[in-house]
Amino acid sequence: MNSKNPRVRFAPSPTGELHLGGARTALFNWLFARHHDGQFLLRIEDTDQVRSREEFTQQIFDSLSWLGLAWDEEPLYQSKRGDRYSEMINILLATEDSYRCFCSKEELTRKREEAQSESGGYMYDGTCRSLSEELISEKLTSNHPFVVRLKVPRTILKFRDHIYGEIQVNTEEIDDFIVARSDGNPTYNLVAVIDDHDMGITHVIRGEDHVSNTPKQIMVYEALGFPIPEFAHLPMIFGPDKRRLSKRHGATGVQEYRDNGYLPGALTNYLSLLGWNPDTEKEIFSLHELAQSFQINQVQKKPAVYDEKKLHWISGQHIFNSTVNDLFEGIRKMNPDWRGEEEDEFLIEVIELLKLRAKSLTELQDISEYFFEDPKSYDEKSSRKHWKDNTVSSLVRQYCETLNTLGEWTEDGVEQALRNVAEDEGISAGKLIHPVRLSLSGIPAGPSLFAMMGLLGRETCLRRLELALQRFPLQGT
RNA sequence: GGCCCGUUCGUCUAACGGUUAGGACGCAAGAUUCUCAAUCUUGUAAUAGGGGUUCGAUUCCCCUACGGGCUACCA
Repeated sequence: MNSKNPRVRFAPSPTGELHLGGARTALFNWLFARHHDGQFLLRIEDTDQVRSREEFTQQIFDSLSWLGLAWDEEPLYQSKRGDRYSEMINILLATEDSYRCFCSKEELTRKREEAQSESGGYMYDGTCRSLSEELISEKLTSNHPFVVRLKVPRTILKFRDHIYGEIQVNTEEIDDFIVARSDGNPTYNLVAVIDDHDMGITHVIRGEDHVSNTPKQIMVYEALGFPIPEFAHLPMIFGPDKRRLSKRHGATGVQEYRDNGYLPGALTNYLSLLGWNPDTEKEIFSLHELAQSFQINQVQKKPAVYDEKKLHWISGQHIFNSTVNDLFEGIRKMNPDWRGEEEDEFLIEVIELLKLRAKSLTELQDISEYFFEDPKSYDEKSSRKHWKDNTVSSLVRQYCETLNTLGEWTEDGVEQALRNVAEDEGISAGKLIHPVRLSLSGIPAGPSLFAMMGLLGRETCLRRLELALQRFPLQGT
C-alpha cells in the first residue's frame, strides 16, 4: 500500500493498565505510521466516568514509552471535548440525520426482553422516528428526557478493510442506534468518528471487535459529511484456551513483562509476529527493522494464540544480541541498587559471562549470585556425584596448593594448573573441574570454570575451595 | 436467535490451482563441551468434515461443524 503520510491513532480507555492486546494494536499502528512516514497519535477515551482513572492514563503512557512507541503531538482527551460533541449532535439534529427518541429505558428494556424471548433478536422499532413537531415541542417544554438516534438509512453498505477485504452489511440489520444519551453525552460510535475526523486520521487500525461498529460509524461519517478513512481490523489475541486474552491467562499487563525482566524489543518483536507474517524466515527483529518491513496486508485474519514459550525464546535471542552495557543499564533501570557495592566493570564482566545463559534480565540477576556471594548451599545431586570421597578432597587440596604458588592469576594460568594436577594424578580434568565448580558456585551450571575463576580472583577462589574442603565429602572419610 | 468474520503441525506461520505441504517455538534423540546454556544435525506433528468446479484442489464455490466478534443510554 502506498499511503502517503498517513495519520493513525491508538485510542485506549484508561480503565486498566495497557495489556498485550492493546500493546499489539498500538504497535501495529506505530509500525504502520513509521513504515509510511506518517504520524502516530494518541487519544484517551476517558468518557466512561465510572471506570476511567487518571492513574491508568499515566500507566499507559509509561508502558508505551517503555515499549519504544513514541507518539506524535499531544494526546487528545475525550473528556475535554464535550462542547465539540454537543455541536455535532446539534448538527445531526438540524440536518435531520438523527432524531430525538423519548422512549423510556424501561419501555425499551421491556420490548427487548419480549422480543428476545420470542424471536431472539431485537432492534429499536423506530417509534420516535417521525414524531410530529407538536409532540416534540410538547415533550421538550415538559422536559421529557430523550436520547438522540441516528436515522439509519436502508441500504447495502460496503467497505474495504485492509486485512479482511470487502465487507458488506445490510443496514436493515442495524437499528437506529443512540448517538447521544439522555444526559446529553455522546456515545462511542459518535465520538470515535468526530475525533478521528478532527485528528485527521486517515487509517483506522483497531481490533477486530470493532468490525461490527464500522458500518455504524461510516453512517455517522456520511451524516456529518466527513470523508471516510480507511480501515484495518486486527485479529484478536487469544489465550491458550482460545479465549480472548485476559487476566485469567496470567501476565497480560505490559508492566508485568517489564517487571519480569523482558526487554521491550523482545516484547514488540514477539507481538509483531502474533498475526503478522514478515515474509521471510527471519524471526528476530529490532523495532526499527519491524517498521521497515511492516505491511498491513500481511496481517493474518485469524486470531493468534499467545505462546509464552516463544516469547521466552525471542527474549533470549534479544538478550544475546544486546551489548553488555545495555544489559547492565537495563538491570539498573529495573533495580537501581543491584550490586551497588561492586565495581561497574566487574558487573559488566559478569554479564558478559552470563548473557548467553539468560532469557531475561531477571534471570541474569538470578544466575549471577555466586559471583558476589560465597555459596550458602551446594547442589545435592552434584555433590554426591562429583565429590564422593576423600580422594576428591585430596585432589582439590593439591589444586589449592598449586594455586597458592601460582604467579599471576589468569584464566589460562588456573586452567593450566588444574590440567597439570589432573595429569600428574592420571585422571581426566573433568574429575577435578566438577568439584571445583561446585565449590565455587554451589551449582552444576554456569560458564567456563576458568573464566569464572579468572573473574572471581585468587582470594575468593581459595576461600571457597577451603570452605568446600571443610564440608565435603558429606559422609564417611 | 440474527448479522459479520475466521478454520494448515500442540502454538506462530509458508506454499502463481501442480511441493516429498516448508520454516520457527515446543518436545525427543544425537553431535559438541568441564557443567549448564548456546550452536549444529535428525526426528515428532497439520490442510476441520462433506459436496462441487478442474486433468489436478491447502488454494476457487457451496453446505455442515467448530471457534470468535457484535447485537448497551460501555468503549
